[in-house]
This record gives sequence, C-alpha cells and structure tokens, in this order.
Amino acid sequence: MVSTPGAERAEPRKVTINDVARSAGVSRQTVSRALNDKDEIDGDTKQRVLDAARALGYRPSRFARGLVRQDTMTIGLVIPDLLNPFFTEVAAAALEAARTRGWHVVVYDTADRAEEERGTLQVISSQVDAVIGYFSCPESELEAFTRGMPVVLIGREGRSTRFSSIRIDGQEGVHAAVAHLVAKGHSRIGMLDHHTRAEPSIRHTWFTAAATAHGIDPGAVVGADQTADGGGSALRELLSAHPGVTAVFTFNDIIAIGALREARRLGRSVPEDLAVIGFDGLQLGALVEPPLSSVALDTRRLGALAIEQVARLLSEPPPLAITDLVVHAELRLSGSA
Amino acid sequence: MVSTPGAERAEPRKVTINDVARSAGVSRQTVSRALNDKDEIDGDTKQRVLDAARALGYRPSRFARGLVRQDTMTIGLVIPDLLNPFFTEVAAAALEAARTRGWHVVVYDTADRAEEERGTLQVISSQVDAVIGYFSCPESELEAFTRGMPVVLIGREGRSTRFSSIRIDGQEGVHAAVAHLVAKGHSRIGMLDHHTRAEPSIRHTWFTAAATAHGIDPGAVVGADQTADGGGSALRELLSAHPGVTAVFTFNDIIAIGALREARRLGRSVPEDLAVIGFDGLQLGALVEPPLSSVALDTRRLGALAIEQVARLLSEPPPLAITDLVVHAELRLSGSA
DNA sequence: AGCGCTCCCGTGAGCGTTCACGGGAGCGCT
DNA sequence: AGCGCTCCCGTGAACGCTCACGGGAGCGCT
Repeated sequence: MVSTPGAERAEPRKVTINDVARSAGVSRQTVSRALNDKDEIDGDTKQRVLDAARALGYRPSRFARGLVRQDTMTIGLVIPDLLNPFFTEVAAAALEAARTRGWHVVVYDTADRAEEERGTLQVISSQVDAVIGYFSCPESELEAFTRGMPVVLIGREGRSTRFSSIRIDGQEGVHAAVAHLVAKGHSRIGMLDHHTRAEPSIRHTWFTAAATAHGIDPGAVVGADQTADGGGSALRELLSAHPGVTAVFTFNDIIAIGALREARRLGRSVPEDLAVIGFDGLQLGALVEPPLSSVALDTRRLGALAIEQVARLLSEPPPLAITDLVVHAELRLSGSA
Repeated sequence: MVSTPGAERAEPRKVTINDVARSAGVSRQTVSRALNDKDEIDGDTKQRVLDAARALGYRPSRFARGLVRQDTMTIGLVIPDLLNPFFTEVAAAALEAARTRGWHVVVYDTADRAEEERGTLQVISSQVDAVIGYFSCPESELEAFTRGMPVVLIGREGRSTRFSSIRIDGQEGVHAAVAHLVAKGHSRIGMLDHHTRAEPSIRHTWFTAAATAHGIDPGAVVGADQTADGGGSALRELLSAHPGVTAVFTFNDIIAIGALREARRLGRSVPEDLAVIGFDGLQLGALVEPPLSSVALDTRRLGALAIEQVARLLSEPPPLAITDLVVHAELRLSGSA
C-alpha cells in the first residue's frame, strides 16, 4: 500500500479519546466514563470501550486531564549530587513528606555544575508548581528563572526576602563538640573544612568561635574535597602541617569518614590517637568503625519542613516564619570521639 | 469590604494569560510572545506585559502548554527505598541518563510496602509517559495499572512478555568469587542470603551452583534483613550454626558491610579470619575497612540501559532484545577477601 | 393513556496555551 | 497618489479531556 501524498502519516499520530470513541461506536463522554470508572454506563458498553481502548493502545493525555481538573501538584527537587548521602537523606525525607500529601516530586541532579543548575532552572519553571533545592547560583538568577513560583532553599546562609530558606543551625552543636573534645583532654583541635571558593564555610565560623571560647587555637584548618578521598588527603595535610593535633572536626560526615579511614592507614587508632567528629549525622556514620560521632541534624525534619513550607506558600497560608525554618544540629557521640 | 454573596472568591482563582492580557491592554498572543521571547513584539509592549505578568503573579499552566506543544517527556522511577545505596545509585544513573535526553524523572519511594506500591501505580499512569521500576507485585497487577504504557523492570527474574526487564546476571561473577575464596584456601564458605518470603534468591542459586562446582558444601546459609544490622546478626547466626566457616558471600553489600562490622566486634580480623565478599559493588564498599570485595555490577549502565529501553519503547524502535537487557556482575577484589 | 422514574448516552462548553493566519499602521519609494 | 514593505498586533482554531446538562428509551404505576 502506497502512502497517499498529502496524508502525512510520518508520526503515528497519538491516539485520542475520539479515536477510541469512533472505534467503539460511542461518544467521547462514554469513553471517559468507561475509563474513569464512572456510573451511568452499561456494563457491556464499558467493556467494549475498554477493549477498543486497549486495541488502539490508547493512553489519556495527562496534560488535557490536568488542564480540566487541576488537582495534581508537582514539585521540583534540585540537588547537587544524589550520591552524596546527605542529599540522599534529604531527598528521601522530601519524598516521604510529599507522598503523604499525594504530591509528585521531580528530582533533578545538577551534578554540582553551575551550567546544569542553570539548565535545570530554565526548564523547571514550566514543569513544576514549586521548587525545593540546594542552589549555588546567585539569588538574582534564581529570581529570574522562578518568577513568582514558591521556592524553598535548603541550608543557604544569608537571609533572603524573596525566598524561604531553611537554615541549618549548628552553632550550639559545634560548641558542644569542641567542649566534648576539650573535656576529653584534647588541646589541639583541627578542622577539615569544605573546599569552597575562597570564602570559608559557616561551619568553620562556628568552629572558630567554639574553639576560641575554649581557649583553643582555631588555626589548624585545611580545606577538603567533599569526598572520602578528599577527607583522607586533607587529614594528611593537616597532620603534617600541625603534628600536634589530636582531634579533628570536619565539615561533614563524608569528609570525616575519609579521615577515619586515613587515620587507620596512618596507624593512628581512633579515638585514642585521633578523635574525629563529623557534621550531618548520616546513617552512614553507623556503618564505619568506629562509629562516627557527629553534629547531627534531623534530615527527615529538614525534608518535611521544606515540603510544609511549600504547602503554606502554595495554598495554606500563612507561611512559616524564618525563625521556624530552622533545623538544629546537635552532638551525637559514638565511638570516634 | 464585605465579600459579595454569590461571588465565590473562596479560591483566589488562578490568573491566566487572559488576565495578563487584559491588565496590559493587549491580546493573549502578545502576552505569549512577550513571555516566550518571540519576535514580532515591540520592546516597550514586551516590558509592559512582563510587568503586568509579574504584578499579577502570573505563571503559565504547564498543562495547557504541554497540551499544545507535546515535547516534554516525563518518566516515573519507582524504587523501594531511596536510602538503600543500591537504589540510590540506580536512581542517580537514571537521572543522569534522563538528563542527557532532557527528560524529567518523577521519583517514587514505595518504602518497600506493597500498599504504597499499589498506590503509586494507581496514580502514576496518569502522570508519566513511562515507568522504570523495581516492583514486587505480581505482573497481572502491574499490567492492570500500566495499560499500554512502556514499563521497564529492574532486576526482576522470570521473563515477561509484556514488560521489558533488565536482568542482572551474576552467575559468572559469583562463580569467580567462590573460585577466589577456594584458591585462598577456604573450604567452608557460607552465605548470608536475603530474607525473602519463602523462596530463596537467585543469587543463592548462583552460590549453590558455584559452591557445588568447587566441591564446597553449599548448606551454610542463613537469611538476613537487608540492612547492616541484619547482616551483622545473620553473621552471628551463621557462625554459631557453622563454626567452621571462614568465608562468607552475601546477598548484597549492605549485608556484607554489616557482617564486616560484626566480624570485627567478634574479634575476627578480615580477611585473615573471615573473608567477606558482597554483591552490588556499591561505592560505599570503598569507605569501610577493609574495603569490601564484591561481585560488582555497573549501576550506571543499569540506569542508562533502562532509560534507553524506554526511549526505544516510546519512540525509537526497535526495542532492545532481551539478550541485550543484561547487566553482568563481575568480581572486584579489595581488602575484605 | 399519561406520568414519572431510572438507566444510558450524547452534545456543547470550557480548561489555558500556542500556532497559523490575517490585517492595520507607518514608512519610503516611484 | 499608489504601491510594497516592515513592524506589530489580534482573532480563530486546535490541543485532548472532563463537567454540566439535556434527552431518549424503557419500565411500572395510577
């Protein structure tokens, strides 16, 4: 059979509800009734429609359906790296919280690259009803892409008027960590900070304050990649620069775990020769030996909080105040310190 | 100001493109032009429209837009537990593969509960264009909910005619693992299997075959919860039932890591007193001490394969044959064996 | 016979957006 | 003056579906 010119059958034309109706010899509405399990339809007719639908491979358009009954809510979750256990935990928490509300969550992994972040932002505004995320780009850029869409930032310092932001408050926790180390007799405490671009992290600020408050020199700090290997090499660097250090606080648990591993390789037993305290309180910390002490934060609460704020921003005002959008981190001791 | 009866302002009526048009004193189309950066619009007009849009808090409906230009593809990813590192890796791989195609991925975490799985299936068919997932429910149920939608299953045994399934082939890898243990002088090798409902896992079958082939008694097997703690207690159980065991193969890396930790607590050094080989080859295995040996599979390839099959099923036939939908697992040795 | 009821089914409208087209205003040129 | 061109802008239609409504057929009842 030769294709007739003018009858462009290039694309196999998506089959619509009308095609099914025609095939079954009924009207659109009857097809709709059959597929949505509604009343006012005869059993036989229903079956006939269902058969026709299956035969044609019909699948209703979610766009058309969404257009008429606007009851589905989809939020975008943007994270730098799903393989980073911290973000995995946050994502899992957000998914769980979203599920209880019947919301859908589209996850975007930006691979920690600015361009991907931009690309995601570009495309996201036309795909979701709200955004939760961890962004590194400037607010102005965020603003440009999200145009009036509810946005909840995670762990971003610096108050914003335009966006909600969930703050991670580890000040007391870090203070407690340092206090604990001091109580254990450590007088030289180092830190493995995050390798950020130039500016030191807020966690470093907390460490400095806590150390100073305890009369400890807060100068033994080196930057580390946010990986276990990064933590390992940073520890080597720290110990060679400051041989007297007997305890380290780290930017996060991943780095801490790397340090733990490296310490063992260096023949230093933990916590006797070297005490280690991380930050985040990942479940992962319980798997290593010795189990990691950490300034732990409740990632489930973090995720739930983000979702709740989105809900309030979206349809259930008033939004939570900035003072409520806080997750406190507190010291959780295990074997490593 | 008292709200007029009959003028139901309960819901703040979503603002549409027409509202913006009216407010800016132009037509729909001009608004559309302004927002989509099209030509054929005056600079001043554009600015005026943009201002009006912002003032009204206008955000285009993704449904209406999707309806007219059908260019967005969204796939659903259904996994039992995002906190299980294996699924995290698969999810990350799928996200990455989807990103290169510009696809969106909605992630659903069923929390390993059958009811949630059903609920997800229920809702998913009207939200995504295809499904990738790890399901435990019977195929008939899957079939009922997915009605002609492309579905790609992961690591599900038992061929299916209706669904594509990516098979995980660890037969040779497990054989190699047992061979390695035998070569190291082990003659009593146990296995910590997954705690499934009654039927033993396929990995257990592979183990049995491999052990038998090497003249090893494959009877030292106990079930374990799919957690580190589960692995730990299973190891205790195994060792008390079969004191002579000097090496264990486990259902997956999580269990192996638990066993590793338990071994240390029992005073058995690894790999000297007890060799451990896991399954999955998680990145996590490199973080523990000693680093975990494992029958490793390429999760990135797994995710990419799933996405590719979806693409072929959806619009780029022919679909991959069942013989191509395989991820081979191979032995990767580290410190633990 | 006439009424009313239930059971089915179909028709028009509308959801909010983009596409294809048509057309007026203003300008420069012959 | 008339023509043609560019630059803007607006109008109808279409996307695929559901909702609200109307209406015919069949039945039992008075």
